[in-house]
Amino acid sequence: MKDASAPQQELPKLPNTAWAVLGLLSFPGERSGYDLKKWADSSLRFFYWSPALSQIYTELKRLEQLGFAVSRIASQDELRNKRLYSITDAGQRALAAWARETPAGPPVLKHGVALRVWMGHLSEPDELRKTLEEHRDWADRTLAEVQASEDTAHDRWPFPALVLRWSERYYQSERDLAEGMLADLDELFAKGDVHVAERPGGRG
Amino acid sequence: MKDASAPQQELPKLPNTAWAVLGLLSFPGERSGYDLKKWADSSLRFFYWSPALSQIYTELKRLEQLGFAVSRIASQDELRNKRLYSITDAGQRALAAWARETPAGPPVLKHGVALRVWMGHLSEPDELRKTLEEHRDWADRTLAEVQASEDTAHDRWPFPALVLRWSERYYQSERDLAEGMLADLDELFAKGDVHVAERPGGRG
DNA sequence: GGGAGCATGTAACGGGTTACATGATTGG
DNA sequence: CCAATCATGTAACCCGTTACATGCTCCC
Repeated sequence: MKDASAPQQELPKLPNTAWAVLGLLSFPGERSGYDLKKWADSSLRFFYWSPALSQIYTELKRLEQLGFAVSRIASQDELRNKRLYSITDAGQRALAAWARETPAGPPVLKHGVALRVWMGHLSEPDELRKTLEEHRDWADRTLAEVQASEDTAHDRWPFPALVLRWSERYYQSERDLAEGMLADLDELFAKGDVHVAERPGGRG
Repeated sequence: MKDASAPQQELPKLPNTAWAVLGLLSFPGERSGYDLKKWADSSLRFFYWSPALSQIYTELKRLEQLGFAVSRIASQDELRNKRLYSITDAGQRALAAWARETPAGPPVLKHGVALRVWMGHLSEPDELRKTLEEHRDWADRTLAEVQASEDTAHDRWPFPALVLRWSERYYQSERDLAEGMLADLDELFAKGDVHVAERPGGRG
């Protein structure tokens, strides 16, 4: 016989993006795909990433097919149809089950700048320093963007606000780390014992 | 007429992985695909990521076809063929040109733990705390792995060593950030004003 | 007039993963 | 004897991107 107290079973295997999109929808209100993209750009992208618009639309459709979301058309005219999505109870339950049952796993980092320094023997010292300085400046700018984001309306929900605070510290740290690497680089160059394997174009 | 002082033009559009693999090869010595995987696991993975073995083999073949690498078979017997790769001059030049001409771009971060906290309203406080504590412990373990890696032979090249030092600080920071988020979470819960949108299974 | 923002969608492509296939050697 | 490590490779699959297609409204 079936046990009524153990109902939730169907956790379809979906890409993380699908759950992230459903997560955006899990906050009160109706949103269009376009809205979600803007929100992702001003929030998710700082610690996760912002999916392409085309993928958001794709996921939204899939979510609706699964019964995790519903949409209605809110259009003044027929040509310009704006579709607003909202989460369903089933969607809310599935998302909660996913959060409960799927371990978050370690963060994925692809740090192109670090990779460049790792292969530092391929670049000229000045080039390397420039790359790092630009990265430090990028971290500064991103930090400013995070702070700007904290002032916007939808990021005042307690948990998103908390993660934005975390992001602030993260980019501050990213900046400091860049400075640290810069200092280490200078030290390395000062010692003069760096073997530049193959200077591009240079023969001797 | 052709200008002999501007020879390097053919920078084929390759995925970053290809350049990363070529980068591994740009250090003196011959290596098998298997060797490269081990090295990536103990080094690259801390700040970039470690491609699957199958992909390393694929890239290695592509690199050889392009003339950026050469291989020779070093086998005792016929069944067990071990193929050792090394970089060519053309490969060295192409890699240097790539490093010179392709901007590194911002780092890519996909922080699943932060995403979970962002959707904190879907989880019970204890679950959330547990996720964060595990993440902090993971950062500790990874830090220890970085330190262990610093003792191994191939990571004594100056630039790789420098990046490992950077990684050390990075994971130290990751740990601190986790602690900070934990503290913020506790504060949030203490205030008691957290609206848990839909507690799984809970109706009231 | 034109560019930016709003708004939705399809199609092609490929990067990278997991699963599978194979088999030797070494050490507990 | 079995697990782990060494060692290479193919095939299926799909996630996610870019490019493309369309057309509105608002503002300079």
